[in-house]
Amino acid sequence: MSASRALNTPAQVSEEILGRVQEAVNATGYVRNRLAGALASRRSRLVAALVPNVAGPVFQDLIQALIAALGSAGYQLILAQSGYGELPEELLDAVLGQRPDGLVLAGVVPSARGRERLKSAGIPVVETWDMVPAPLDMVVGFSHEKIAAAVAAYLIAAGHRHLAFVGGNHARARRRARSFVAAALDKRRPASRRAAAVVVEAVAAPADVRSGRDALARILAQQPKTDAVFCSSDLLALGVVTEAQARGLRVPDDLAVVGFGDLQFAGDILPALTTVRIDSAAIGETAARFIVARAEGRDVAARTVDTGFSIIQRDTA
Amino acid sequence: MSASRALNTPAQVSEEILGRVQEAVNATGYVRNRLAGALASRRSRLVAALVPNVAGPVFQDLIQALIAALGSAGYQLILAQSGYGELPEELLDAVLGQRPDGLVLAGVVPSARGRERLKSAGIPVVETWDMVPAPLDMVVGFSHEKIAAAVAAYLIAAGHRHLAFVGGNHARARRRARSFVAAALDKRRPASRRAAAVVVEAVAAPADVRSGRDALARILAQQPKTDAVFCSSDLLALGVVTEAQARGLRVPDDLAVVGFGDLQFAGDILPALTTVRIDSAAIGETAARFIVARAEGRDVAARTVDTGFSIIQRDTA
DNA sequence: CTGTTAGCGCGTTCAT
DNA sequence: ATGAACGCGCTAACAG
Repeated sequence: MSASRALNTPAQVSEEILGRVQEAVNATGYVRNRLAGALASRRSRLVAALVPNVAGPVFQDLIQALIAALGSAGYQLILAQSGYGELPEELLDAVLGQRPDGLVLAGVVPSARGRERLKSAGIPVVETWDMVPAPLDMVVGFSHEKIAAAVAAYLIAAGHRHLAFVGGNHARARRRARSFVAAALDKRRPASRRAAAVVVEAVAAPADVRSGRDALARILAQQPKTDAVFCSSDLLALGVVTEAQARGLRVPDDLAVVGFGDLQFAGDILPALTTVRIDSAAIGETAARFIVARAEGRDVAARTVDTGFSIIQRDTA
Repeated sequence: MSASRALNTPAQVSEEILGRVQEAVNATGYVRNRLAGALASRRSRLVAALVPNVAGPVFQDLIQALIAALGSAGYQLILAQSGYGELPEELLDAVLGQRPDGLVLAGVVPSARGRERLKSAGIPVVETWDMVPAPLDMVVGFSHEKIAAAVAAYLIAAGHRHLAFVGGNHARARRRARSFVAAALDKRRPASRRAAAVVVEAVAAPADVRSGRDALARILAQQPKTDAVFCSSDLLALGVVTEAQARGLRVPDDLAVVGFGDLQFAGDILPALTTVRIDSAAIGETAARFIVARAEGRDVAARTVDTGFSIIQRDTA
């Protein structure tokens, strides 16, 4: 027991014992078994994150921030990949079986049954990315609806009338598309500040440069007058810009393009991407802080945090 | 005990007990505690991966392949971030403390002491990315030296004589730079097929588009005749191409550029990047297969697997 | 500050 | 095919 204390709460142990324990650790190459510790203390110091796809650039900054913030609090991250559909039951089993002290969902939608299981798991759960309407526990993210409306207003104010939206083909992406369409065509605004038409083009996940190029081709086939495109990822936007250039269209004169994410490259390519910046690092940090606090018995004031967004104006719109 | 068997080896249990267990599981919302299982069986079904930086695009495909391959074998991934320097002791403690059944190092160099600790941990370790000279256990990756030599030969054969290399400023990156320089200036080749000069430019990690742009500016200041650049990442290459265009240089006529990684966007931007493709997915799968096999007591034939590389010729060189 | 006792929830082992 | 006994390595709780 003194050895255990020497490792966990050295302040509660005399110098002499501390020294002997230290010595024994070095002599034997002892590494504490956190599994056993977790079993006894009912705290695993593990936090699980579920993302649709670890390979996409979208969630990287979030994961990075999570790892960093959790690491400095003594927690490790278990990363699980759920795909773009509904959260599979077995994945949930596998993850919950590790008895994580908290869970972060990033752009993952559990089924009704999954939601029940998460609730009864009795651990803090943070949903991020989307500001979901009926949070399970806590939400940290931003409102895709607000973003869609802001971008629509931005493009219309710049004089564009034939808008297009490129996004994924899953439920949430379609909701975003609807917000964009609704905002662009909103009858409550004067006709002079309203879009004439909005084309919606869906691409298969994961969104990449190629799918952006293909999407623009389809958009122009459908509505040749299109003069502005909002893409749900900077990668798509880069694809749209590339395809526009390949067709001899000038960006932004003939076609304005707005991306999403403000990925590292967005400001450094030519033309520099106008895009929507979201604060992934803040989302990750906030989520980590919340989970650690709750895991250690402290309570958390806010259960919903909107980290906001900003439109970064550069060359493409 | 029958319940345990019903969950782990259902074939060894009668229909009747199977049904009762199933029923109880549903009725109570039971989720097996894998921590306790791990403690008793001395197998955690956890594999840890250490990468310098999860946010870089470089290791994503590898991580993705690892998660997928491990997941289908019933293993979970613990992801830890080590930074670009030497592997910190405490991280190793934290990771080893979870008693993973195996470890994957990707572009991470443990200290001499760290190597000792990894060996005495008694679990399979796969080093990936670099083909390290003195493997700890198993290596899956490719030879940066061979790649550097192949790219140098490629550029020289295309008529370029004033080469440049852009890479990180850590030890391994410098080794790669040296291979490139040595191959380009190799005295054993005829003077007509040898570079006249090679400039080496180091950028701080993580490499991105901005650092590529800056690097080209410094290279041209140092050696205005430079007519070909090999970048240790496609992101750097995109930066170099961008900066060249910003300066009115034609790519590849005035300046040839070769990237590294064949990231998703490489073939879809304009000009399409000529780059070195490595098979990250194969690396991840092979590493996972090896670890699972060893963790389950099977032996593995090869301890060193070279997954090779290929130069993908596109527009920039 | 130190030590004793008990038990976390499983799987291993051996017996039936 | 099933069950009893035990222990994995640690920490909680309590006593001193």
